[in-house]
Amino acid sequence: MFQEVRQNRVFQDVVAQVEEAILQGRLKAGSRLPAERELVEIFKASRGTLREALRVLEQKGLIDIKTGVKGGAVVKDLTTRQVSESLALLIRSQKASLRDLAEFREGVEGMVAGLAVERATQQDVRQLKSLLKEAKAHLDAGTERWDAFIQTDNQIHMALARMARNPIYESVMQTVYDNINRYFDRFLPRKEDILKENYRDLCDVIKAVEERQASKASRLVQGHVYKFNRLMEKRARKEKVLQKK
Amino acid sequence: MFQEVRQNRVFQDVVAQVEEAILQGRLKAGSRLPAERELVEIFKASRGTLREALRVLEQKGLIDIKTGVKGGAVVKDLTTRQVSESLALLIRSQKASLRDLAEFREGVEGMVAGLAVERATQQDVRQLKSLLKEAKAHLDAGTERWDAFIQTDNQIHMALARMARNPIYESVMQTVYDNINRYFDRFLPRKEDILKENYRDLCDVIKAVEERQASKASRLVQGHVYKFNRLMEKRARKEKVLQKK
DNA sequence: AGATTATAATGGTTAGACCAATACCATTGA
DNA sequence: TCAATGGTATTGGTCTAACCATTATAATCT
Repeated sequence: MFQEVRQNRVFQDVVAQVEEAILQGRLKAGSRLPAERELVEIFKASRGTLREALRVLEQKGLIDIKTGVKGGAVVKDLTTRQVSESLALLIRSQKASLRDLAEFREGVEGMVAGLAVERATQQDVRQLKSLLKEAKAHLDAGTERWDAFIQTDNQIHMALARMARNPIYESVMQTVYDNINRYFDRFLPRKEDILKENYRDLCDVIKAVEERQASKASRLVQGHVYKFNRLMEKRARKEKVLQKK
Repeated sequence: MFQEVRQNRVFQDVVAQVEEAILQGRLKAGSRLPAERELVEIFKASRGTLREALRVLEQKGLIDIKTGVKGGAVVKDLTTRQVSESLALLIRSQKASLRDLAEFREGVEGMVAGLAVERATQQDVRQLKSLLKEAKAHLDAGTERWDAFIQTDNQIHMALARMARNPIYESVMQTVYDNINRYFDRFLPRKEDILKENYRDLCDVIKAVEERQASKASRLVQGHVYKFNRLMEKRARKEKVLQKK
């Protein structure tokens, strides 16, 4: 029911005050905190203690710190990347496997696609088509632009996430991609027929979006993700990377 | 493509080394790090710098620090709660609304239920039934045990998440519940008919699990969550809590 | 004007001291 | 004998004061 009380450390009090100011909007993104030596006077704490507080705020992703003149702590815009670190820890500590991550991705992308269809504007659809065109150009340009193709593919997936108009889905998707890209690089076969199949899938998905067929889009994306997960898994198994623990 | 290099701060090097040791299992959960004054000698860094590193590790959820003799930094077991803080920031900074969170929950719980049906053991089903029984007891006991009922309800949802056998879903669900419970407390109507309806829904879901009807369970859970989200939203609107920004 | 150098502001680090909390042990007294 | 008390050593928490490293800007030189 209750939280253990342990607010007696000075630096925690500083963290709490700054955090509160940021979350309440009294400190806006982009604004600069006073220099450390000024904060010392403001908070009546030593510089060491102040710096411990700044470390925590930095780690929380609330501020960025730069050295030099005109440097200092700048309030960051709360982006999607904050969630990433913790998921990465789950995976790197082997509490979660590639298979777990892939399965999760399947579910989330399916939901995202459904929502995106319902909420995409005409401009969104235009953007998707433009990305698709870009992808095709990369694909046709041959081997050396395959990485660019894969990057565009990622952009399309993330664009769908944005069109779902839900920052949580967007944030979670970003997290998943941050963490799965490592595996993409290692295990995704770079073969022409596979990339072409990938491209065809994307065409189908975007067509479904354009025609506002939510459940179809959802199904297509889920299938698409499933297929590529299996591909990755097959290659991963060859290299004896751990699956389910 | 590449990460900006900025590994020049000493404390970051310390963090990296300790983190690596923990993730590789060289430092196991429960083991104690040397005292700060010993770490100073090991890393050849000043105590202040060392402490900044410890702050970061603490904030990452990798260690716990206690004062006093036999105190010090203890390596924590990597639990699911780490992801929570960052999502909480998203919500508290109003980048995400209750509606966003609720929608996300709908999707995730639907997926979780489907997976749980496929993977639940007989013992899992027994546990669900036992929890259901407990819930009924709370419900029949009258007003003063309604909070207990709601808690058991939560336990059932989290039990399903565990049965999905995917630590990422489990972790994400935990995060959602950590953050949505605040709203439960404020906006969930405490009326007998509503709680009874809640109970009936749970019965249906668990029946579907027992009968291995994955898509039915998924649909039921999604509908159940949707229904209660609408209830909460209605009450929240009354109190003029922000919806979509 | 353009290149170079000096300066000052700012974070990063160090060293050494003292305070605060706490586990453990020795003493004391019933 | 055993419980209560209080001392003591260990460990984190904080403070002070100084110096180093980086960098934007101003001053200087060619």
